[in-house]
Amino acid sequence: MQKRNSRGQTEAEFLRDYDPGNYDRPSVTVDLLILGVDETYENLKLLLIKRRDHPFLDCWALPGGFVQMDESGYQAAGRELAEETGLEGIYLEQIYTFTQPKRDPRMRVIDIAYLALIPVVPVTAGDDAREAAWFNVRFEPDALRIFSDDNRVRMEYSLTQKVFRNGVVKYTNFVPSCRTEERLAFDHAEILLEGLLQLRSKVTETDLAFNLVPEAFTLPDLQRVYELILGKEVYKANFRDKICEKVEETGEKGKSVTGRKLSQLYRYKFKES
Amino acid sequence: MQKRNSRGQTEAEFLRDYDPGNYDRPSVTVDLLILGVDETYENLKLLLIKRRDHPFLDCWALPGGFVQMDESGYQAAGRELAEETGLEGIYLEQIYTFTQPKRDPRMRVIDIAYLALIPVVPVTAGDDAREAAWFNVRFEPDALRIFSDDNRVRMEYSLTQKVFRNGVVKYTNFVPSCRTEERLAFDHAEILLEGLLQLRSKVTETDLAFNLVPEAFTLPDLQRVYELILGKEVYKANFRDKICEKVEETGEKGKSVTGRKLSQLYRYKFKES
DNA sequence: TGAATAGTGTCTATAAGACATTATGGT
DNA sequence: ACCATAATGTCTTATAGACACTATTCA
Repeated sequence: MQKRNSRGQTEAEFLRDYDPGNYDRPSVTVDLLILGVDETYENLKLLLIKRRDHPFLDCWALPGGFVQMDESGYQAAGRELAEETGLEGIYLEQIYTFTQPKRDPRMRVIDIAYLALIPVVPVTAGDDAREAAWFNVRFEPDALRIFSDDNRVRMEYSLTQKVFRNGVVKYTNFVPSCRTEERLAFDHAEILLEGLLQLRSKVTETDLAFNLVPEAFTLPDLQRVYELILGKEVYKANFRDKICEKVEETGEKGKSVTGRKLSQLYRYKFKES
Repeated sequence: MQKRNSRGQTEAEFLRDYDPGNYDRPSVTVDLLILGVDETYENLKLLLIKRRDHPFLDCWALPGGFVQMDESGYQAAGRELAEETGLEGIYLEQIYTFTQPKRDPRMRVIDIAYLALIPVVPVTAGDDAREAAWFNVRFEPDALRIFSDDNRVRMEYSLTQKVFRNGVVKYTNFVPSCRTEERLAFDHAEILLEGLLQLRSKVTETDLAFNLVPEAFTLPDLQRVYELILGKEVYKANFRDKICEKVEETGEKGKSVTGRKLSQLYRYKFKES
């Protein structure tokens, strides 16, 4: 009943004798786009680490690491995130896989990028042994800015629209080019851009924004999170109309961070579609 | 002026002495979701190949292959597509990267899935040395069907909605489970499902559908392509209102495949947004 | 009590959805 | 001449966007 291949092997025999060969294989890494919102709800925050060796010595880079042989990419991303922040059970999503052969000058590295959204950030990192720090991110129509609170580190990319072809169709895409001396390591600016674009396009049609606020939140604060991600003002009345089906009142009142009046507290409510 | 690392090396020295180490590395492959439309515009078509060895001996599978050390994933996908179909300059897009450690019982394989859309299919494959054949695909609300024209090969997956958690939020997703004896190899049903979902969500907001029709086409035919992808009827008047900005008349008239009257021929026109 | 902001009501513009009618080509 | 279908017109409904107003709370 067991199927046999052209050499007469069963599957068990085949697997027992299987030799994966001694080919060159690329290294596979995950990189993490760890985004949050600061306590004042004024900035989108990005966690970067400072490289201590070549290549891109002293450059800021996305945290990441190798995918181990017994873990999925998602698990690897979760492990790296926990190592970096101590947080678990965090929103994680695969963004894109970056495969350019020369993206790392040391060796061939294929990099799976993940987006992590962590709740309102205690911006205490930065005095880590392995230097890590939270940066502010501004994604504006024609520029992408990454800068520290004191503005001592500033990276700025201009975004130009370029037309690409794919098959018979064309489309326009942003291309980042650095115009400051400091820059992100490797192709990490492209990863950041891709992540921010996906975040923007998904925030209105999914519930992902709730990962950026505490369990109980006010609607003005939640609205502010949407505005930070979308990069534009949101109309209060329209926002409340649409968000009401995803939240429920806690019954309590609390102070908004963005305002100075008491406001109704809400919690996230999953709505089966 | 050159930066030196903690061992006093310049970047050139560092790279010269760099040893990537002898760690286990996963194999990296690309798999291709090659979709087209048949000459009668009645079916969405998927190109599959028949496996001739374990594992999944005699199962139908997505075509694919290893990513070489000097090519990007996109290039690897293009190369495999050309090998399989002889076509070049085809629409190709990265869908998702599948990383489950046990997805291939032979060894650790990380698989980057690509979607290819090829113009109206000459369904002459199938008598290839390496057995390849075009299958019909039906993506219906609660089932995913893959079957040959003569219905001698039939694979059917029921789609159940399942709730997943990610961070603090929840969402529902389709999960395919096979209910026929024949099934796709590996996790290829999941890849197909993911590809079809992305195709559906992108077809109305991008120009991708034009990859599935010839250079000159009638609007009834183009509309039929949208209906095949969306899996539902489209209103003619509304369709024409929206599509008109993306096309221009050729001045010629031609017969639609889907009708039997002469109809105005159009060609794709890129519209800068 | 006044300024600021929480919360609500309503109007408009645009897009999605549905159907009816006219025009044209094939047999 | 008639049928099928190409092509267009118009109506309804839903959603996005914008602004104005009332209510509440803090100083």
